Amino acid sequence: MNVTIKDIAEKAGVSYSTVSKALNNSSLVKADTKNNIITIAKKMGYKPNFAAQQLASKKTKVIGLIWPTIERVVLSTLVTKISDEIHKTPYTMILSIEPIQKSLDTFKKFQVDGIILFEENTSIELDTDIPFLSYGVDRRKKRSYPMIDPNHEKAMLKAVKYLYELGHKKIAYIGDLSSTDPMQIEKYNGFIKAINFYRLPQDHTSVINTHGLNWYDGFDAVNQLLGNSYLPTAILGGSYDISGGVIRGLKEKNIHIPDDISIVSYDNIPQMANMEVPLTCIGVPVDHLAKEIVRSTIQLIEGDLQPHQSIKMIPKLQERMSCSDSR
Amino acid sequence: MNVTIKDIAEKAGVSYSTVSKALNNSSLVKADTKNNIITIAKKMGYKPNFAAQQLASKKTKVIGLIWPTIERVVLSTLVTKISDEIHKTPYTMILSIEPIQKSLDTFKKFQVDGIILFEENTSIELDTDIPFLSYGVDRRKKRSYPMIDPNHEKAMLKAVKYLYELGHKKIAYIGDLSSTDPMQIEKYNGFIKAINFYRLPQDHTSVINTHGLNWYDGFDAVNQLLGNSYLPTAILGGSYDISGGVIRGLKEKNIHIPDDISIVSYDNIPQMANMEVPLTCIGVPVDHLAKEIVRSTIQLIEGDLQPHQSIKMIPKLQERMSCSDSR
DNA sequence: AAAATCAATAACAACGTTGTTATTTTCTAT
DNA sequence: ATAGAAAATAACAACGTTGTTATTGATTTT
Repeated sequence: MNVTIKDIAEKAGVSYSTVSKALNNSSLVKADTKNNIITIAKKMGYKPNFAAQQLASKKTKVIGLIWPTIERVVLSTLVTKISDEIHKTPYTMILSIEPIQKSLDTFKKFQVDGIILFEENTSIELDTDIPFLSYGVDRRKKRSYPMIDPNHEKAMLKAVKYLYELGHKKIAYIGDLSSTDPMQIEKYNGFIKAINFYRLPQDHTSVINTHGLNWYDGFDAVNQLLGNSYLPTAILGGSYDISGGVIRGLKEKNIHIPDDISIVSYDNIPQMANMEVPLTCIGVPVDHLAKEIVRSTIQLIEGDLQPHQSIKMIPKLQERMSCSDSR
Repeated sequence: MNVTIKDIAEKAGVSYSTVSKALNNSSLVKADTKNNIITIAKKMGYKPNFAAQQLASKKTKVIGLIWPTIERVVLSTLVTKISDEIHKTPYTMILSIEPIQKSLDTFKKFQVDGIILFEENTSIELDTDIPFLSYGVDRRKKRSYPMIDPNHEKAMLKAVKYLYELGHKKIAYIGDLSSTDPMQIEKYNGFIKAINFYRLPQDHTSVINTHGLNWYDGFDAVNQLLGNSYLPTAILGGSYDISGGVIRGLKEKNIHIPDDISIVSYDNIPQMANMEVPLTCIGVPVDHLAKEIVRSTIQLIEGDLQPHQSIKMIPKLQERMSCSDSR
């Protein structure tokens, strides 16, 4: 049987309520006794009974993360970072990979204090009174929950600006336009807006639809791109994996980066530095994203964040060696 | 506030202990009253308080899955299937992606009834009295926990047998030999054993080390393979992703499957059917694997499985259109 | 030196279940 | 009809905490 506060109380010669207070560092108990109790507790290997705490306090210090589409890997780096980040706080994270409604049931059962939702397609209204926060594209409908938005539009603007200022006029976008995933749509829209903003000639702007976010989708896209009558001087890749395929495809055709063509990729993750060609990339650094998501969730739980508040993150361009001056 | 059994008791005009029994379908309460109570409970939207149940019964009906390396995607299909499978039972699954020791702490806190461990490298002794089961290569050291082993050796034997009987004598293995992952090592060992078993000439047997399990590792491997003085008539791909890269690499070189070369891939997952060339594959079907893992875990929890018992699964060859007769 | 104040600790009632024991009701056999 | 057994229900003590209220003992105030 496990050690309980009553066992500690006996050993310390105090009442168990005093032990409870001592272990919760209450100011109601004298420093001496407090230390004594804590020492004894440690010595006895005391581990609080979570169920009992939960029953008495109605709090769990647990955050649930709903990630219904685990097989879509793009987000695994972010999820891992969020997990790390949460475990720096007094909170614990549990992950559910079931469909949203089922995940919700699970988390209701566990009485988690807060929920992070990786919303893929629908912007459902979650039927729950557990505070929750969503990561995704803020479509600014009337919402009753906060969102963290990686601000794809701004990202694309910065990327195009960067290329534009290097003198590039013929820029291609390679990304997935076929999906209903708001993130992908938003990237594309952002690209088009940026092209217009910098008054780049439409007929020199090509867009390749990869119909997917995988490595080989990017690879295939290169062939399509080369089928066109002219070559762009720069490519904007829609995701880490797509860009990976693209650089491999270019290598296959003996097109050299950055001498023959420049490339910027969406997704600001450290892995970008370890690619065959370390890629200049754009996007909110994944660490920032994770930190902000966790910070906001905890704020939300603790009542310091308005539920309708929504945060657009600031994308950063991380320069590497994949772009050259085109003038 | 939530509905409790006391609320139901009041409404039904019985004592709350009767309600508890009724809701647990005890034979100690008359069918009439039972039905009445259940109806009322439903009407009132009763949801049992998990913490209270846990505190009183010491059981959670929760299974924890430890998957420390989420970013290695090979297993995500299996994890998803396991989740589905568990949710067909009265159990719930939660997933932890932290390092093993931290995951264990979390699961101890939650008092899960059982743990499934996706062991990657080390075969650690988990310091816990929670029953747990491991998925991986059974090295048959003295173990105190059961293992589910996908039996790579047998799989490779079956794959080579299949190719051998089609008349293939020159078979190449393309897989990751650089990692310390026992699964990869076991695949390679199995391949070599099979080659010896069928007395295939060593000097016609090539092995390409991909140094990784990704799509592009397989792609690269094709170039290496073609660098060799001769071409094999059949390839055994070490994983889904590797094989994906291989078939793309072959296509690039205008080598046709199955006319010019045959290919069998490890990993028996449904996705194999949707590849550019639907691949004949070998391995324990992922559904079987998931079912068995869940079945065994629950058996273990409920005391019907000996802790040292270990299960070698039966790999199946799934024939598709990627191999041709070579005689 | 008695009264009032304060600090420290103890006592105890929650929290919402389960499971055991005690009591009441209903049925059976005479 | 009535004792005795069986079935149905009620009562109540756990489970291990937290948080509120009560008690004690020491310190200050008058």
